Amino acid sequence: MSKELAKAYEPREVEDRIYDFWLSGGYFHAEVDENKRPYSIVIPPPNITGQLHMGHALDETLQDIIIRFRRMQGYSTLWLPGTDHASIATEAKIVEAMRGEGLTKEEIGREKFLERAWEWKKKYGGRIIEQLKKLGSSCDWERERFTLDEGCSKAVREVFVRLYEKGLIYRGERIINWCPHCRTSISDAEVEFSEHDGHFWHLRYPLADGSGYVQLATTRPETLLGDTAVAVHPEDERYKDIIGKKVILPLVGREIPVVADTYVEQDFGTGVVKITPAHDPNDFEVGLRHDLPVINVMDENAVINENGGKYQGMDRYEARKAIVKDLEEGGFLVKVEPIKHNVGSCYRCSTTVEPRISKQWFVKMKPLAEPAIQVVRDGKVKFVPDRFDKIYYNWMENIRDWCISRQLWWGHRIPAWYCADCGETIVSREAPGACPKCGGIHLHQDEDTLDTWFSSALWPFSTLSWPDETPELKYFYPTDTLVTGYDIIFFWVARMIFSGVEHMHEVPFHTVFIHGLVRDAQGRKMSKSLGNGIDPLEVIDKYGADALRFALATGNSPGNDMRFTDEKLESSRNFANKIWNAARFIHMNIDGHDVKNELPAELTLEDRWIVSAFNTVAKEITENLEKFELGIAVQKLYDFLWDQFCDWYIELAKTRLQAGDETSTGARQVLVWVMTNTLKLLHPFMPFITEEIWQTLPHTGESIMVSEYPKYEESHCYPQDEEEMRRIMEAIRSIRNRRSEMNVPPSRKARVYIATAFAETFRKGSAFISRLAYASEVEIGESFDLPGAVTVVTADAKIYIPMDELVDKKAEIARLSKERETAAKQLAQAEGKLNNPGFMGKAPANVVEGVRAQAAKLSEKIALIDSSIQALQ
RNA sequence: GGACAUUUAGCUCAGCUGGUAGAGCAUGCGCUUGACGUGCGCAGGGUCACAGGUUCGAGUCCUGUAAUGUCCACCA
Repeated sequence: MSKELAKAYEPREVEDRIYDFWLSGGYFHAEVDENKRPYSIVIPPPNITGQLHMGHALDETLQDIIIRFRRMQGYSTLWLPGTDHASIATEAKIVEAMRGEGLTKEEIGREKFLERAWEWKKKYGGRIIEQLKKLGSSCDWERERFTLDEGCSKAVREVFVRLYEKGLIYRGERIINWCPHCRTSISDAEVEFSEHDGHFWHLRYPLADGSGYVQLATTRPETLLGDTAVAVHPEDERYKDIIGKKVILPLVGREIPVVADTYVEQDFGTGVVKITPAHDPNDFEVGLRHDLPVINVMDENAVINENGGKYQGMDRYEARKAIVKDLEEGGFLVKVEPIKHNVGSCYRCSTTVEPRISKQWFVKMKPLAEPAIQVVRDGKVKFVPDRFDKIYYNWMENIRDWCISRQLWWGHRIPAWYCADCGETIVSREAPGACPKCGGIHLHQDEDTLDTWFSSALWPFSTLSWPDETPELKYFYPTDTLVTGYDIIFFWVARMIFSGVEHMHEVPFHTVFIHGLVRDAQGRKMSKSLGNGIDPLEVIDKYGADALRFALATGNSPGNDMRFTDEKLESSRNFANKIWNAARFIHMNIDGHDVKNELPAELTLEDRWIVSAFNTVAKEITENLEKFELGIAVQKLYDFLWDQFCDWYIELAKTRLQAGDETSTGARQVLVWVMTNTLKLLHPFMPFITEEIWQTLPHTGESIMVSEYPKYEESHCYPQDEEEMRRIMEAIRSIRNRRSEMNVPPSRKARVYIATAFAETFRKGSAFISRLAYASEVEIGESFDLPGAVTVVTADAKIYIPMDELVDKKAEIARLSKERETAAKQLAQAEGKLNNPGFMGKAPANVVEGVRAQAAKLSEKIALIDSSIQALQ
């Protein structure tokens, strides 16, 4: 880079080249290094079917910021990448693609289907990985994993067998959530509830002894086919004498009992409930308590089966219509009410879920949940922000057994075999040759696969080669931080915690850094159906990856959603350009000189000021990053670089640089030193531009990404100089302000007289006042007699600018009077405090001192203003 | 039904453990200032949702209210 280069930063010319440079340098690769402390993050593995969206971009950006920061701090950092096979989502896509060819998965069979799936993985699995690289993600690509690879599969089988042997995995007929479209069971977490308009059908069931009817209501009349009881509350006086009697199920004619169960609410509806154990989770429980028969009336397509009599073959909604019609004709329908009620649907395809009895595999959750709750209570796992603790506890404490079997082919096949000869179930890490019970060889493996989340739950250790005890596993586990959105706390985070505690006897990570959703400019969720999604790749192409990352980090507050706007992107792009131009300026001034990247022995006032300011910002940003306050860190970097360094220090330095004498050497060194160190602070956020510039400036080391993150240095604190610069800067600002008010262009220079008690300070600053406050000459003294000059009063000085012809005396007096008024108001406030015995007695000394100093300055200022007004009059 | 979050300048949001309200964008005025107009300088604009309370002092802590949003539960 040199001064001939483009005026504006061109990310497209830089990013791919820099990324290749990092890859070839091997900087992303992590090794076990006993001389360093480990720091590890496992990526939330994106689906192989996925395309990079803003949610990923945010998640990856946050992780990369953290991992780059820790790497520069000297940790041996591992960011372990990979992808998820996403059984249900991927299988759905493949099935859909096959439909285009007129094929179903049953037609081609399991083996051929899986061949297609692996081809799919080969074709698309790498796509999202390439997209992650565009963001600048510093993952250790040599350790990339896939949830269905050999190692992860081994871990899955190991866990399954262990849990089975411990009695924590069992198979049984239970009521589960069934998706008739995906034709598989899904877990409770995979059901989404939303409010629908429905109907409430009030029905009469005749008593078998002919003594009358019971009246009840239902939202799902078709389930009547599977009713095996009606229930009332045991203490309900209205129904005391029918408990134990029978009713005749309308249309079906079956006699079913009236049972008493406290599950029934007396004041809801009529206080009578129909019980369908096969198609309602609560009814299932009632059925268990009263030993009721379970009649499943629907098949896997939610079509009425052979138990449905004349309704067999109808789908559940057709059957509903037919049954309502028949009920009405039979005189069983009393009335129909409209009702709003919540209906569960499949989180993948949105089809209404059908609760259905089915034989499935389950994980017994209570014994796993308890220790998983404890590790959070003990602070071994911390949520950031910590309010997510509650959500986690609430879920874990009320958790039900986890249905883990899926009627899908793409996934980890359940390692259970059934003996055709004796019926034995064999759960084993490897396919058994013969039945251990009867010696039979007619074994058949369970057809089902495991919930995708079963394998993701093991991700923090399965990716580190567990169950093998490798040095990597020992060194990098537990991982340090997990970065993810609040939307998958239940699906993933909670399950990783209990899995880690159970199998590793150690939490999977110490911190869970939760972020929110990226919303569009109107605050709406980005979604395919709304078409309001913003493609991160297009953004990168237009603005650059650094601008995208910076925009995503700006205003980021843990756990909160954020809006993504073009303004934010433009502002970030402009910031990158600002950095670029600061670098260009430095080059214009150092090229051709031999400039060392170190602070000179002799520092000037402004040097000490910027060094001190840098020192403060380095300290604060490190603290912010350690506390995951990335948005705050971004803000401080932006302010420091733009406002302090560019708008002030560079402008101040020009005085020496343009003098061209030996004093300019010091300025060059300070410019280079502050700039390169600021680039380091900024590098985790904007990796590309910082590397590109850092390489062209004097530096030691191969890459900024493996340089040392700046640390707070006691020796770089110059509070005295900061105070002096503050005085000078205030004077400059005040003069500019006055000139601007009077519309004096910068080209119109004027003499400036400064009457001050800090003559020494202002003497040091007089060149700056000339340059930045457009003074032709600066005179400093104790007082001046310049009636009629424009007067500017700061806390430390009274400044005269003789521009008589520009002064409107009346306006000037009015302005000064107004200024006096506000000063007097502030003074009164301060004095109020000082006269308040409560304040004086209880406020800390430094606060009291501050107020006292302020009061003194104010009364001085008022005196100065008064004398100015007098002079004008 | 329960829980949580948000409410601060026209817009988007900062404001950590309480000490006289900030930024970006937008607006207005001025500027060919030898890095940058994707820029520079200056300005205007806020009873910090509302009502109480704690405190010498509250945007910040406590209680309640309202609006908005999210999650959990699922009474058929």
